[in-house]
Amino acid sequence: MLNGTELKLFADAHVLDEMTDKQVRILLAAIEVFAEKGYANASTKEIANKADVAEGNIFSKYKNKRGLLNAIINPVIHSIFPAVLSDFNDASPIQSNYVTLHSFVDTVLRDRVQFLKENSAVLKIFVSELLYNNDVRVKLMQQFPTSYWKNINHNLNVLKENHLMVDWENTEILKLMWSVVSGMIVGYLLFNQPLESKEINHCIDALVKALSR
Amino acid sequence: MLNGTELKLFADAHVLDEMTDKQVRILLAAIEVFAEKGYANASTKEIANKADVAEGNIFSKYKNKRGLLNAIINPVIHSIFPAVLSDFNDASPIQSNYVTLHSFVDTVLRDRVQFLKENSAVLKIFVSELLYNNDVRVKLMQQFPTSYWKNINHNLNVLKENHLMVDWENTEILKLMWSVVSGMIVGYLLFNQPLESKEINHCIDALVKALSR
DNA sequence: CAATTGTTTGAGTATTTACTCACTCAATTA
DNA sequence: TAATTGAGTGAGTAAATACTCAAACAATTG
Repeated sequence: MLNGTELKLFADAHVLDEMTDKQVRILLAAIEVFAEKGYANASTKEIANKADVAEGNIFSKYKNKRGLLNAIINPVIHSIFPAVLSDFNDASPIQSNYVTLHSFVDTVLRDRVQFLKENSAVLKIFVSELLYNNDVRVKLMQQFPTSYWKNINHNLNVLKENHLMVDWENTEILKLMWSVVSGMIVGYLLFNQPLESKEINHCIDALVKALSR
Repeated sequence: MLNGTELKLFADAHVLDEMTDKQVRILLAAIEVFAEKGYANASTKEIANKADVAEGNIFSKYKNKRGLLNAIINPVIHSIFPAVLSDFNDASPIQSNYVTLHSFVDTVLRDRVQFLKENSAVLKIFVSELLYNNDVRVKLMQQFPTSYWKNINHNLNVLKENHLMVDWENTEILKLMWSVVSGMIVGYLLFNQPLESKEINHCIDALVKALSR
């Protein structure tokens, strides 16, 4: 049930460092149960059972049930915005000044579709929390500009200056791109619609046309 | 807190017929509390308090807490897909054969943005349920083709035949439109971003360009 | 081995919560 | 007025659940 690559997110965030076997199992079981029934309907007892661990062990690592949830959500907040955009900076083979609209859209879209597909369980937990937890929303908003804003801002501005792109606010452009990615992922995850490369290509073409000047 | 027009959805679905004052108050209070803290974290006691009603009264109208939830969600399932599309059928002043891509996108987008804005509380409850309740997803999928599929299918086919639109599957086209609407609504409802007509116009233009041939 | 440190256990507890049911009250009808 | 009906009440109950804590256990160190 749980996507195998899902652990990578936590390994990268060094969440697993100095964790015992049982503690890692608790984390994985929590992801699985939270994603299946939702945080509020998931009992710590069920998580402990699935992890093959005593219930009390959960609370020796985490202050409470919410602490366990935060351990799952925090890495998502810090990686939901694409790090791949650094590929467009000066050190990269693709020079930012010469980036085309198509290569920009193509890179970002594929990268995020891949990321969301690979982390679907934690994503579901995250989205659910986003709906009702204002703290998570605020944290996400704070993460947005610090993570990649300068870089992406620069790229968009260059494209606009070269008249290769519509003259919208950058936030509008990014929101449209996020919408398209989200739409595909929702269809895939919730409605079992296949995520074929044909559709991804269609969406990339659509976005390029939509954002072209 | 609760959008005043929200009741219209239930009046239209004749949910309120033969309901007493107190029962209507229960429904409204439930919408408010469910939307604020989520179904699982909402206690029937709090709903009863907010409705200024004895707790037991909830269970004389509804079999259980989930029955109350269903009474809220069902009307959404039956109205989430745009009824406005009947404006495009033969009886309408806008003849379906002469509809332009722009008028199509414009009408559908504005109508759904309006609908979602006006029903934001129930929408939130509905989306949350969509995440974890497969029954609701199935019901929604069943509703999709029966409600307006023929009509919209015809319109899209005509546009495609006249080479006014890309030759994608109709489901792809509609998914893209839904994605754009959803993105705007999410920004508006969760992140307090204003929903200015400038942005709506941008999105309409973007979609028209994206879907043009 | 002895001592120490940190991990794991799981029975026990306090609290919350959905739901019941015997009853009251108000309105309508005979 | 008396009888009937159905909405409304709210104290009470059984079950679920997050969290505690004292004890057991394992691993490492002196």
